[in-house]
Amino acid sequence: MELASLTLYRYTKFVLPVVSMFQTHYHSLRPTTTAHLAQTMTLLSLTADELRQQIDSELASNPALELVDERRCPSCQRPLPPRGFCPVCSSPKADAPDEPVVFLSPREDFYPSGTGSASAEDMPEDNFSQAVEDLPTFVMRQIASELQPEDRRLAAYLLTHLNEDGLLTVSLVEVARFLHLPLARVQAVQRVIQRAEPIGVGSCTPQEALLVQLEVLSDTRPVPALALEIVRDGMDLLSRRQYAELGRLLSAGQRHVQEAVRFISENLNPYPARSHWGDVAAPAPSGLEVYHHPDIIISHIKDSCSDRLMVEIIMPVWGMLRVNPLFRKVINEAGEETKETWRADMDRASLFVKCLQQRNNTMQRLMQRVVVLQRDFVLYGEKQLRPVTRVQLSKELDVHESTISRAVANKAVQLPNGRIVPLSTFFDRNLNVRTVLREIISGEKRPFSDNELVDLLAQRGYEVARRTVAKYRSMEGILPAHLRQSV
DNA sequence: CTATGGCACGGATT
DNA sequence: AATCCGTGCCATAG
Repeated sequence: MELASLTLYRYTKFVLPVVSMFQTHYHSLRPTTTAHLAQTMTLLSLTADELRQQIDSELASNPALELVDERRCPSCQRPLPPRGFCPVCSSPKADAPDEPVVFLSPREDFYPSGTGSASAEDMPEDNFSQAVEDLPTFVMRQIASELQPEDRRLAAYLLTHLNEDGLLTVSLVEVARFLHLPLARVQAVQRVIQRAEPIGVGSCTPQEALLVQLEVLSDTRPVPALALEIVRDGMDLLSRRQYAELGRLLSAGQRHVQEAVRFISENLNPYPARSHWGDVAAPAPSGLEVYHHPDIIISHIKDSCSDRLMVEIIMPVWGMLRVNPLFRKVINEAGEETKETWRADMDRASLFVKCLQQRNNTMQRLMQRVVVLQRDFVLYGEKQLRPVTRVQLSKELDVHESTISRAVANKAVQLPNGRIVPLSTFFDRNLNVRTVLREIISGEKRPFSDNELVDLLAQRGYEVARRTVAKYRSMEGILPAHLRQSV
């Protein structure tokens, strides 16, 4: 299957460490407490994607481990609904109206499952997977019906070569040559892809993505003609925010340029796959700061007028893992030889289950506390972020600080507004100051120098040095005052 | 002379 | 122990 190559790519990334870890584990037959601790730590630091790999290899390599198609509430043992939380244990507690409901949410569609039926049609049609399925699948599902069957292969090929921003990593010419198809056909399919949500996905460059978005947008509402010209002819000036230059190039007045730029940054997105829009000048350090799948989803409880939050910790499997009870029975009937290895398998299985539970427990407690502390941030945005350190939290939860660090690292959270941010954002000590800084600058009448910005920030209660303002500015990709135009 | 970025130091965080 | 962060000092550009 075409999508399998994407999967394969991800697998290769983790296969090595996983394998070597198992070998070390195999030799320490007796699971001491340190082994327990070590594996819990390892599991804790894994993202949902990686956890899936880990579980898959455990299941494959250990016959004593079994995945049952049934879920029970860990605290009251009642059966759980296929998706969702325990209605008894997790229901709103009267004494804590602000506390979120935290629970594990299973996901079977994380990857196209083993046998590889990855076609878009048999993805389950529910709202949950809408929000969390990966980008290629999401796009494929929209366009499958518009394409000739023989073009779907081509589309799938293109979709597996998107980067984190939703742009193509291969040139159309290469694709045509590789698949032995006429270039025109590749272009036609690309055109279909670009028109799917997120609009502009599958373009080769940010510029192309913007052009497509402009075109689509112009069907439904008027688009400033100047915006089109800016994107088409003045892209590099635009990304450097050299608006004066732009005006000269297109012989247009400053006012019109401002207007068009404003339109562009409000309505277009040069990186279609990014969940946040605007901010044309973001230098896009092409890092790992953009995630496809969140590991945690925070949302409002649906159909509820209360403002309680729901926190889902993604478990990339259905059902639950346990030691196969049959295995226990048969073990005594086995010969001396096999008995030994089976015993080892069983120990490993129960250790794994225990570690997994502990991991999930820690994640739940962590998120519970974090969402309470950063409730305003979750609901009202970055300005409301409170400076919280991991150390502080580790004391509250009574775990070692490194536990928190591992749990926080490399995880992505989807906020109620749809944005996906790293979990470490919740521990960002100066994001709120940077947000205020951004606000001041975007609302400025005349470019403020860094020194003036120091005063303005101080007025709002943020005491920082001049040098620090400069740092924040560059972090936000904002040019120095003399290169900035008033907006 | 002013505004800003590079470098490096010390303290906090991980 | 390693890394991150805020800051001061200094060189450079305009």
